[in-house]
This record gives sequence, structure tokens and C-alpha cells, in this order.
Amino acid sequence: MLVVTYNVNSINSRLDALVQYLGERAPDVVCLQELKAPQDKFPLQAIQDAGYHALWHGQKSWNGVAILTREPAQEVQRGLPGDDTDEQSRYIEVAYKGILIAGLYLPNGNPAPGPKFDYKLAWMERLRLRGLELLAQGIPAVLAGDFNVIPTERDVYKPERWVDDALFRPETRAAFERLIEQGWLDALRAVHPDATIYTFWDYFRNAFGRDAGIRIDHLLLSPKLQPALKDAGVDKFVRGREKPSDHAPTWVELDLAKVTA
DNA sequence: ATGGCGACCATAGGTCGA
Repeated sequence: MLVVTYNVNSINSRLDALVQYLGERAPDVVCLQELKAPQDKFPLQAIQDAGYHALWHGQKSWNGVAILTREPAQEVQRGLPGDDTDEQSRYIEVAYKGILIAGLYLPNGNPAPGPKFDYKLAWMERLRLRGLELLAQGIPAVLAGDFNVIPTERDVYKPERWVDDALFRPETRAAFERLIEQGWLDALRAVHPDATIYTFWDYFRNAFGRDAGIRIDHLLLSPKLQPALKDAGVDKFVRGREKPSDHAPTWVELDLAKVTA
């Protein structure tokens, strides 16, 4: 089963690129972030024509997450638990073929320090608690999305330029590490322990051409799903096309026959 | 230190992303 996470930076601006990608890679599951579309402006017909079902949580202007699946999935959760006043559309969970899939768009948090950084750290604490619940339920699960976290120095082209950035600050990395310590596996790093892997290159200064990137899109596997990990990677070629998102699709290949019972 | 790009919206420049 091929599971992809892809921050599209506007679902409607990226629709042609997305449909092309679905056709050539034929993923089973695609978690999308930054739809930048209200609920009723999601291009459902085009997604269905491409052969996918969709569950999504839109929002005007900003944020928005969706999960596309080959066959119908069951929605488990919409919105990250733990704060009833949080109105940002950043989290959705579905059950699909015995797997729990959480699609998330973690807050950016800049500028740091400040209220946006506080919101980010609070959101990460809520994610940690939700992660604990999922592990306690013992369901094979994957947390997939744009985490807006650079986990280590090897995940950024020039670490010294990012020390004060909300994506790389010690508090952010520590919060991500707490999630990992619960038992979640960073699938890309597990498959490629020493490689330089980036998933985002900004639009400025020819960042993609210079490979000045960062690794912030992640797929974290629960213990029962870890034996099923076959391969993982980044479809960098998508970032090199016309009118791209600033993120590239990032994926894991799972062998569901090897999921722990 | 700033701005560069691309997307959003009370469609013009301000705001946001990372």
C-alpha cells in the first residue's frame, strides 16, 4: 500500500499537477495539506474522476486537510482533540483497510517567540496526547503530514540559518522527539539513515536548483505498522515541474500482510 | 537586515507561508 503526504499549497491551484501525479503513481492513500479552500470549494468531481474518494476539512483562505483513498474510507476524527476553541482546519483521521491514517498540518509557528509559536507548541502537545491514545488503542497507525518540524541538523541545508526559526528551535525539536519516544518511527529516516533528504524548497533564490531544502513532511509509523515498512522516499520530480507546490510528495510503501496483529 | 515567490482576499497591496 502506497501512502503519500503532499502539501499542495492550494488544492485548486495544484489540481492539474495533483491529477497528473495520481495517474502516474497510483497511490492508495494521499494526505493533502494546505487546501486553501473552504469546504464547498474542494474539487471533488475532479478527484473522483481521477479514481479517488475524499474526506476533507476545508477552511477559507488558509490551512485545510484532506485524505484521498482508492476505496471509501471511514472518518474517525475531524480536528485535533484537546482545544474546543481551535478553529483551524489542520487534522483529520480515517480508518482504511485496517489502518488508522492521521493527516495533519502542524502550525508553522513563526515568528518565534510569540503567540504563533505558543500555538504551535500547544498543538504539538495535543498531538502527543492523541498519539498516546492511538498507541493505547493498539491500532496500526500512521501520522502523515506537513509537521513544520526539521528534526535534526542533517534535515536542513544550512542549519545555522535556522536556529531561531520556529521549524528548528530546540523546543520544536524536543516536542517532536517526545512523539518519537512514544514509539512512532520516522519512516524516511529509518529507510535512509544517512541520506540527505528534503521535502520542501522555498520559491525564492532558486532554492530548488541549489537543493537548498528542508525535511519537514513526515510519515510516522506506530509499532504495529513498523514491520510492514518496505520503502520510503520523496517524489522530488514533482517539485521540478511547472507551477509546483513548494513541497514534494513524500511516501511510504507498506506491506499490509506484515502488520502486527 | 531585507527580499525574493506564490497564494489568499473586501483584487490592491497587506498577510501568510517556511
